[in-house]
Order: sequence, then C-alpha cells, then structure tokens
Amino acid sequence: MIEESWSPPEVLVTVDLVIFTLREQELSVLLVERGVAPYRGARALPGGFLNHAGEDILDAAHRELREEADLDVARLHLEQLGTYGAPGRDPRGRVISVAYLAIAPELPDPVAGTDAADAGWESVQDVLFGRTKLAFDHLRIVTDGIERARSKLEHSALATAFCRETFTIAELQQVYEAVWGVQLDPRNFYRKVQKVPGFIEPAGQERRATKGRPARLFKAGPTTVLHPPLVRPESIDSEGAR
Amino acid sequence: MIEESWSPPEVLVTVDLVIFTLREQELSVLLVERGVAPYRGARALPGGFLNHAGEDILDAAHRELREEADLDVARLHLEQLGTYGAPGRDPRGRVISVAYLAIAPELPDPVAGTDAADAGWESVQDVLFGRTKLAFDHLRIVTDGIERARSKLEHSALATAFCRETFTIAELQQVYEAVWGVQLDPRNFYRKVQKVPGFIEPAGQERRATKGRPARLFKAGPTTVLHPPLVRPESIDSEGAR
DNA sequence: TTATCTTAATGTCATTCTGACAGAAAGGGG
DNA sequence: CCCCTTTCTGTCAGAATGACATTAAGATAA
Repeated sequence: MIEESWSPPEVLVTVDLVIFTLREQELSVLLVERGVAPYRGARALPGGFLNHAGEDILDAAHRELREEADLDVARLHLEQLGTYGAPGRDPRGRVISVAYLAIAPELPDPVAGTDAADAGWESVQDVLFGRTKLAFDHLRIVTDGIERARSKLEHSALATAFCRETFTIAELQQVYEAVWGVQLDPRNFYRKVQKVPGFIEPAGQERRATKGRPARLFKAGPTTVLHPPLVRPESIDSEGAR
Repeated sequence: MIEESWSPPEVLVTVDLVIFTLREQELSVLLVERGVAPYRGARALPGGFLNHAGEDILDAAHRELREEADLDVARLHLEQLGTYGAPGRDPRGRVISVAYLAIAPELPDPVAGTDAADAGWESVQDVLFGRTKLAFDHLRIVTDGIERARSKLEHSALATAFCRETFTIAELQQVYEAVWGVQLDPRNFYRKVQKVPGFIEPAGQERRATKGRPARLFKAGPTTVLHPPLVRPESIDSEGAR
C-alpha cells in the first residue's frame, strides 16, 4: 500500500486526564472550563496538545495537570486508560487523544490554570446522568474511566490510593461504596479486607476519634494484586466487558 | 502555554496488532517479517501507518490485518490494548502506535502481504523468553497483551473466542491452561464452568470422538461477564497491576 | 458518676464454594 | 470380552460467604 508518492498522514495528539477523588463520600472528577475554542466555556477534562514533537505522552499528561489545574502532584500515578481518535471528534482537524486515569485522596481545591477559565471537582453522578455536559467525547472517556476504576478495585489495591497515608477500615469501605455505588456490610468488609495478605497493615496503635469508639489506623501494604479478589456484588451495571 | 506563534506538533500514527491463537495447545502470536526499513527482515507485529488523515484507527487496524496477513476476518473483535509513544521508539520520527488485541480460534496459515516478507504464527513462549527477537518495542506490547488476555480470561467469556463454534469443556480447559500456563483439575473445572450462568450452553446432543468417551458439545452463551469469576491460581506471575 | 449514644471490633451460624480425590460411564482396540 | 482412554458424576473436609447478634471503647448528656 505504500507507494512512491505516499507519505503517512500527520495528526495532532492530545492527552486527557480523568482524575477521581472522594469528596464528602461522593465520587468526583476533575473538570475545567475551557478558556479557548472549540467548546469555549464548556466543561471538559483537563488536557491539551503535546508541547513539542519530542515530548513523552506521559510527561505531557503530568504537565497539563500542573498547567490546567495547578495540581503539582508529582507522585500521582497516571495509568493509561485508552486512546480516542474517531475522525471528526475535534473540529480543529484530525486529533487523537490519549486518556490517563488517576486516583487521588481528597486534595486542595484546584486553581484555574492558563488554558482553563476555571477548574474544580464535579460529581461523577451529575456527569453520568447528563446534568453536567462535557465537551468532545469526554463523557465517554469518563464512563470508561469509571468502569476501569470499578474493575480495578476488585483486583488491585487501588482503593488505598483514594485514602490518605493512614486510614480506617470504615474509610476504605466508603471508597468501595462510592465507586461501586453499593452498600456493604461493615462486619463482612472488615473481615474480608483483613484477610487479603499484604493489602493493608496496621499503622501504629494510634487512633483518631470523632464520636464513637476510636478506630485503628492502617496503611497501604506492599501487595498490589489482591488475592483473593474483592468481588463486587452482581447488582451494579458494569456495562459489559466490551 | 499556547502563544501566538505556537502550533501543536504533528506526529505519525501507526496501529499494531496482537493476534493470539492456540496451535497444538500452545499460545501463539501472529508475526510478520518486515519487508521495509526500519528493522527490515526483523520479526514484528503486523501493523502500519494510518492510510489518510481521516481514517478511523480501528478501521486502520482491520485494514492492516487484511493487508499484511491476508486474514480477512471481518468478524474478529479487536480490543484496544494501549498506546505506545515513547520518543525515539521509531527512527522515522515521532511515531505513536495504538495497539489492538484479538483472540482467534485456529486459523489458516496467514499469507504474506504487501509490506511483509513473511507472516506466520510464532510461539509466545519463544517471544517472551527472547528466543524470537522483535522490532521496535513490540516485545513490550506482546507482554502487555498476554497479561491482558490472562486477566480477561478470569472475568469475561473471552476463552470461548479461542474455540470454534462448538467445543468441548476439555477444549475450553486447554485454552485456560495455555494462556495461564498452569494445569487445572478437569473435574473441578467442569463443575465451575458449568455453574457460571450463561457462560456456555449445550449445543445439540452431538458429540465428537477420538479415543475415549465422547464429549458433549457446547457453544458460547450470552454472558460476557463471568459471575462468579474464574480466578487463576496464585502461582503465575502477573507482573503486578502497575 | 452514671446512663446513653455512637461507632468499632469480634462472634456465630447456616450455606455455599473450593480443592483434592474416587469411581462410574461410554466408547475404541486388541 | 478385557483393557485403555477420556468424559462425567460423586464425595468430603476445609475455607469462604452473607446475614445477623453481641461486646468494646470512647464522647456526651443527665
């Protein structure tokens, strides 16, 4: 198919970021208000073009996070979610976007950066149910991100990434409940989580109290793959395996 | 960061295909021998550049499969595996590659296409252990593909995609054993697989015999998400959750 | 000081699931 | 008809699961 006259087409590459956190026990996603065309004024995932042809994609993702939301979370672990490149998804021409997923404990409110008129956390429910409209195909990206997060909660220690350095088992449970959208039995959850070797380990005898009995504190253990997995109840719609 | 003079850099986009199948109970991957520079003569995953700026990425993947390996498997389901875009991975310039994964039952030997001097199935073991060297970062892509396939076998009905229209439970077990690289107890496997609702359903009373007792034939059921999942034994190295 | 409230942690129990193994069923080949 | 191979059905103890009760440890109010 390659002929003498033919040369491969050039396209533009962007990165998009799906950053999830928990606020008031509600799953939230980081959104910006676009300050430039197209979709100026609309809500969108933070992201943008590669800076120069030699920039690594993951580096670009970290840079955009810093630029657009002023979240300089160097330690934030970005995981590639997928690449979205349908022709016509961007009026500026042929643009394909590499999406990254990250999970964060509750963070300081982000500040609007250069390209973004505003930046802030938005309820994931509002996005999924269409109460918050997103630019481009970003709704689809968020949807994929949710499903990825839900799935990873089962098999990996991702849930601890939502928590601070130390956390109680009840807090960990709230992560699962918020992301899966279900209610779990605290006693069975307590038992199961403790049984997975290396998932969580006690962090000092220290404790923190608000009203009831003080809870023990834990920290993330060395294990990254959960054995056995914490299977989510069948009820919630998983959108299939595609 | 966007200034008047600045315009986003243009990059070249390729697709790469990781096609797995089972041959003689061994997991195999489709490779081509590159007919053009760079890496001319080396083994590589089938793939290539987008044809024109308006071509959909998934369409390009199907086209390359047809062109390079003459496998016109329209029905083959391609699942996006990841995007690989490290600067310098391709001497021709800034190239990022979108990799797709597919699973196929045993297929006719592929025929070399236009860009490929040769095309054929290669043992995955030979690739993983470095006995078969690959061009670019294709070893990494294959490695990621294996891990994805191993994981999907647990939670999805992917295994049936390795089999023909109808299959015996023993054949299905061979899929799991080949991909996971473990030995399973036939009796427990039989029990578990049958219990997952909608995974497999009986296909006629027909049977097919070679030596022992004739086996019942099954076909893939409607279920795509396995509940409960078939968890793989802890032994095999899963390379972590990254 | 004591009763009460709230949340954390442990316990119980019947049911189901799991892994390891035994044996019966259904053919083919001598 | 006896062996061999492969498929299918049981069995059985130990572990895991889901549903629920009870005790423990503090804060707060009476």
